[in-house]
Amino acid sequence: MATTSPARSEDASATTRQRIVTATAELFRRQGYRGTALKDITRAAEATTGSVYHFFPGGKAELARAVVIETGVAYRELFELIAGAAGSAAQAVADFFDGAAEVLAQSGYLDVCPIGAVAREVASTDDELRAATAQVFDSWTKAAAARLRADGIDSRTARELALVVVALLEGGFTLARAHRDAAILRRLGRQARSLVAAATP
Amino acid sequence: MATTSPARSEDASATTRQRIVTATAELFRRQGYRGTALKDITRAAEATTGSVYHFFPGGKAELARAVVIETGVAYRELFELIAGAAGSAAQAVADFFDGAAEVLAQSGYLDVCPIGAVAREVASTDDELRAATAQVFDSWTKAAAARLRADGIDSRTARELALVVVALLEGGFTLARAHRDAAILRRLGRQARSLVAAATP
DNA sequence: CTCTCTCTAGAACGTTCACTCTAGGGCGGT
DNA sequence: ACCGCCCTAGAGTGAACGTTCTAGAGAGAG
Repeated sequence: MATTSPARSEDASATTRQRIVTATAELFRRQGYRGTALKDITRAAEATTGSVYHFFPGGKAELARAVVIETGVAYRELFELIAGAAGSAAQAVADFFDGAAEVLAQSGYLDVCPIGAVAREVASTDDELRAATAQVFDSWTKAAAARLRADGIDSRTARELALVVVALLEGGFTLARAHRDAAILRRLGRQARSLVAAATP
Repeated sequence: MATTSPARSEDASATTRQRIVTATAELFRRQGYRGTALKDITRAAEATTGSVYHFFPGGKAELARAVVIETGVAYRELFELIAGAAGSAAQAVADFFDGAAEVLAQSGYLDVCPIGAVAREVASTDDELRAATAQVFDSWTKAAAARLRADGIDSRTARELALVVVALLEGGFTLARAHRDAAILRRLGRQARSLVAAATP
């Protein structure tokens, strides 16, 4: 089964820029945007302050934007991979929730989604970063809606249902992490599955 | 119609402790736990450092715990108020989402829920605070399940559906705030409503 | 070899942070 | 009047923050 984490572990052979982005994404999952110091990032990525500011002249905010956008794309691709392999849209949704639950438990209850973690923190204080998170959520919703339409669900229903799925996912991350209980994500996945199944003609 | 915000505005006649908690809750809604400095709190509450540490000797972490617990109780009571007034569980859920949407828009897209805002930030770094958020979410889920059972929904279904409702709410806050669009909460509310209606005998 | 350009290195800077500590205001009891 | 106690007041402290800046390593071109 495919894992629901696109994050690669630190790889000394990766480019410095890639190591910085990957390490930052993982730190955001643990302690969010403001909880992550640049020093944490340079230590985890085995990079220096100079390198960070070379690749991201705008500093921490620009780096965060890159993390949000690149992680967002990776998750969408992962969903499309799972969606393509699943026999139905309902099964695709269930698979994705189960994969997320597994990642959550295996990582010791780090946040599964660095984008959602950042989104609430900065929505009122960094408008560019807020817009980046919104764009990512929108791309996910559109990808999910496309998979629902592929099963014959009408366009309008697909759009509303896709929004529900993404909201359930993000809300599920909040609840599962607070309770330190991955089963919550699996329970929500089952509900999402039957919701989609009921709408499938 | 009842508003979905239990937060009172600053009132010079309120006790110092109450002013501190209220101001902190509002600051958490804007900028989260780590984004809120003690200086912000003393300024907003018109209190001094000495007062804060008098009432909350454990500092910022203890104050945050009080905010989470007290705000959590207030929201649960608000839900029960709305749930009691509504003609059905489905209507109660719809009313609550609509109220939340209104608060979101009227506040200029501050977060509606300081608890959810804090939960993701601190889940991996402050276990007491994490446990407090989990307890609040649990009390909400139980309150929602009780209202569903009151409409004749069987116990197990009520429990699962209540979890879905709370997850949709928290996920909805994340999405609506990122998009700066209260309509998202209303759309999710309509979906939640028909979900509950479909389960009602 | 030398020149050039990209990237690395990390000390230094000024700001802001949570928190501590000493001092004093003001009210209720006697 | 006086005392005791609860609360307010805010300057001070050391640590940690994001960012800047100067210096140099290393590879490729000529």
